[in-house]
Amino acid sequence: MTTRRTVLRRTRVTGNSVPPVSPSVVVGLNAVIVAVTEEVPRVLTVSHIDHALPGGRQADALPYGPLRPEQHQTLERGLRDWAWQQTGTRLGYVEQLYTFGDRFRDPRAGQGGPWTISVAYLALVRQQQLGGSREAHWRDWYDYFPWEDWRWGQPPLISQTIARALDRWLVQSSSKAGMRGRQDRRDIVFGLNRTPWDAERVLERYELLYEARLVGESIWDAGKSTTTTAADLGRPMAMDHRRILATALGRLRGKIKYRPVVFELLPPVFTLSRLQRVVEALAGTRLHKQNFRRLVDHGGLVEGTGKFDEDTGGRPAELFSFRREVLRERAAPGVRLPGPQSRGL
Amino acid sequence: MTTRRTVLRRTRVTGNSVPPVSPSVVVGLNAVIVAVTEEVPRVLTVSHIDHALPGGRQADALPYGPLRPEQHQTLERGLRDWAWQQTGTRLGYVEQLYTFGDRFRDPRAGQGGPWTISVAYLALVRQQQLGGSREAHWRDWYDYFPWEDWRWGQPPLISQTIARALDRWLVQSSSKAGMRGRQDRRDIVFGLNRTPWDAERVLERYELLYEARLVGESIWDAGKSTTTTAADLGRPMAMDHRRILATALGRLRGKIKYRPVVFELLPPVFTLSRLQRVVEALAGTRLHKQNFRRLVDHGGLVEGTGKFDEDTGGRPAELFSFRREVLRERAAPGVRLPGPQSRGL
DNA sequence: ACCTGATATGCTCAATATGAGTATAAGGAA
DNA sequence: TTCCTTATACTCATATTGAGCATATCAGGT
Repeated sequence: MTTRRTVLRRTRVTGNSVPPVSPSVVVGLNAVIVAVTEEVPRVLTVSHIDHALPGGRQADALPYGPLRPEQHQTLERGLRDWAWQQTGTRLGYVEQLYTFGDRFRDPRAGQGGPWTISVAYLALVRQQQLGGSREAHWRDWYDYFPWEDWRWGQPPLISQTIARALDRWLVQSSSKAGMRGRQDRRDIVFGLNRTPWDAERVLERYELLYEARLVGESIWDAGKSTTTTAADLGRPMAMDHRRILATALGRLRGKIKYRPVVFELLPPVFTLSRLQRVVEALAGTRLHKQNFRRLVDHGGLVEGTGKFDEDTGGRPAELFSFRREVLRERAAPGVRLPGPQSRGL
Repeated sequence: MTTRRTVLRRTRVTGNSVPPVSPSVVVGLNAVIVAVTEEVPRVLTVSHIDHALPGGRQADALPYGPLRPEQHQTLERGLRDWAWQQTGTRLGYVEQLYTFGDRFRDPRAGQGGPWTISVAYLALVRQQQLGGSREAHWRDWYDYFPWEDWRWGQPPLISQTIARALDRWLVQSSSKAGMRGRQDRRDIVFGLNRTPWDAERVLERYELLYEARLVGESIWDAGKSTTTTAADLGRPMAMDHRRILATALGRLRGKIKYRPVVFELLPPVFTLSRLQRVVEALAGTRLHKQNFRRLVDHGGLVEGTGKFDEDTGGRPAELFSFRREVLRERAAPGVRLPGPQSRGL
C-alpha cells in the first residue's frame, strides 16, 4: 500500500488530452455468490480447466465472464448476465467488492495474452437455488479457508500446522529485522502470541499463506512443479479466485456489523436462532445467545410477527421479520456481534 | 443494487473458454489525493477542458490517466505514475476506492468512442506538496460539497435551499407512493424531519441532488442547455469526478472510525488538538474535546513524547505520536468519534 | 401425570464505555 | 496582577456490554 515508486520522467499533460486506446486490456467480471444453508455458508462455483497447468488441471472457479461493451449497459448488469448464464441464478443483492488488476494474475498474460483485470462483486442470495449448468456447485466456503471457522474453537489446523509452517517461513528471512517483521505479521494476522483473532483479516491471512507457499496456488504460480511444500492448505481455486473469495468473506464479515445485509440471506420470516446461526456461520464465531437477542430485538432491527415455529425440538420460537424502518431511524444499523458464548468453546 | 434482470438466452459454457478480447474498453485510473491543512480538507485537482460541452468548457478534474499495459505492472503503480506526472506528487498511503463503469459516463462514449471504466483510488498525503504541473490545485473539498460541513452547525444551505428544492422535486413524482418514497429518501439522506444526519452518506446525497437536477453535472449530462434549474449547488467537476470524490469522502469518513488512517495526514508528532481538528475536518462535525482525548489517549492510539508545542496561545500542548503497537493489540483501532461538543453548535 | 432433555425467552448484575460537564494548570498579553 | 486562551485532569449520571441464572414450553419416555 505504501511503497514508493522509482523515478519516472515527468511530462506536462494538457487538460484535454483524450486518453489513447489501450486495446490489450480485457475487463472481466467475477461473482462471489453467497448463500447460507444449514449453518454452512456456501459459495457458488463453476469448474474450470486451467491450460497453463500440466495436464490441463481442473479447479474450482468463480462464475466469470468478460465485460461486453456492445451488450452490457453497466458492469453490474454484465455481472448479472454472466451469473445467470453460467449458473442459472438470478442475483438479488449485489455489491461491488474490489478490482483485481495485477499483471500476470492470469498465467496466459505471461505468454503474450491480454491483460485481464477483474471487477469482482459480492452477491447474497436467499435460498439454495438450483444451479443450471452442469458444472455449477454450492461449496462450503470453509473448504477453501478451513482456518477461518472458529465456531468450535480455534481450528486445530492453526496450532498444529499453520503456526509451525509459518515458524519455518519466518526463519527463512534474510535479516534479523525481516524475521522480526514476519513474526509480527504472523502473530497479528493469525492471532498468535496473545494477539486477538480478527475475523475480518481473511485476505491478509490468505496472502500470508500464499507468500509462505502454503497454498496450492502459490506453488502453481511459481511454476516449479518440483518445489516441495510444507502444507497445501484448503481447497485451491483457479487463477486468483481464492484471493477474490477471501476478499468477499472479509468484507461480508465487516459489513454485517454495520449494515443489515444478513437479511438478504434469510427468508422474510425467521426465528432469532436461525438468524443467529446465519450470523455465526458468516462470522465464524459463536455468539452469546441472550445478548444477541437483546441486541437485535431491543435494537429495533427485527420485530415479532406473533406466529411461531413449532419445529424447534423445544419450546416454539417466535417468527420475526426485518424492520425496514431502522434504516430511517438509526445511522448504521447492523448486527453488532456480541461476544462469544464462552471463551474456550 | 437489487433490480432484477430481464430474460436472457441461457447458453452452456465450457469451463475452459478463453474470454474473447473486447477492444473497445479502456481502463482509466483516477486519484483522489487528500491532505488536510489549516483545518480544511483539500483535494488535488487538475483543470480539464470538456469538449463535449459548448465552447469547450473548463472544469476541475481529478488526476486521471489510462492504464498502460505495456508500462504499468499493477493498477496501483499506474495510478502512482499518473499522479506523479500530472501533479508532481508522490503518493504514500493509497487504497482502492471503487470502479466506476456505467456506459455513457463519459459523453464521448455516446458518440462512438470507447467505453472507459475508471478504477478510482484514495490517497492520503502528509503535507501540502507543491503541485508540479501548472494546472494542479489544492481545493477545499467542501467547495464541492458545501452541505457536508457541519462544523458550524447545520449549513444554512440545507434548510434554505436544498430542503425546499427537494420539496419541489418530490411533488414531481408521478404516483402517491413514488412521492412518499422520495420524501423518505430525502429525509434519510439529508437528515431532515428528525432523521439523524449520517455523515457517511456523502455519495447518496450527491446522487440525490444529481437526480433532482440540483448540481451542474446533471444539467450538462442531460444535454439540454435550456433546462431551468432551481439551484446549482457546489462547484461542479468534469465527467463523473464529483461522484468519485463523494465516494472518497464517504469512505474516508467511515474508515477513520475503525482504522488509524488519520495519521497518514499528520506529521510524525502532533498535539491532540491538531489531531482532533483533522478528524473534525474530515468528519465535518465537532467533537467533545475531553472525551476525544480520553478515547485516543487511554485507548492507546497515541503516546506522549514528553516534548511540548509552545505556540498554542495558551498552555503548551504535549506532542504525541501514533502508537503503531495498537495494530497488534486491538482488532479495529480507529478514532471512534465521540459526540459533538454541544448539540446546537 | 410426571420426569427429562431440548430449545426459547426473560431478567439480573457487575464491568465498561460514553456523553456532558466542572475544575485546574500553564502559557501570553494588558 | 488580572484576564484570556488553550491544555489537561477528574467527576458523575447514563447507556451499553459480557456473562450468567431463571423460567417457559414443547416432545418423548415411564
